[in-house]
Amino acid sequence: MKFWLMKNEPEDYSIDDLKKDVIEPWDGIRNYQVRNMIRDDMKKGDLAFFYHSNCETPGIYGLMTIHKEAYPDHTAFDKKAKYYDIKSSKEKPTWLMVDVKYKRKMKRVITLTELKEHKKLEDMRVVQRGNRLSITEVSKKNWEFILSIE
DNA sequence: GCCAACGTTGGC
DNA sequence: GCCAACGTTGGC
Repeated sequence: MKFWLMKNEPEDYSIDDLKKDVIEPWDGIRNYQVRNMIRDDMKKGDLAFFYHSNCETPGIYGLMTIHKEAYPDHTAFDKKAKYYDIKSSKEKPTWLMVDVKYKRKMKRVITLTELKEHKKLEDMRVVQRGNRLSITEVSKKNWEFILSIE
């Protein structure tokens, strides 16, 4: 089983929205590295942190599970959608998404500032300079450490 | 295939 | 809102 950190802007979709919806397609991935990762490495039952980005307090807000493995992201076919991509077709979809399922909110928010303060977490992608991938893998060691300081 | 220009991400 | 870092595009 693998562990992940998945970023989203809370103004767009937050952990509270997921709590209400319970299961939600994680659409809008338009980066090849991330697509390959969800296609090849992400499995049903994997666990993920829900990370709020581009907001007042960036950090880890909740836990979720991967509920459905990668399948075509239909928002890429929709001309009116924000993430429409003319190069993606139903016959040969360029972009994929997974479904995530709400598990729980964190007992307290683990802020990016705090993640950066822990020497043990310096190999986490999300604390590294210039990291812009919206989904990154988290090692078991780091996953467990973060839950232990929650 | 190089690389400048441009677009996007996301912390601050 | 600024801007550094990175990805993508497209001319050559």
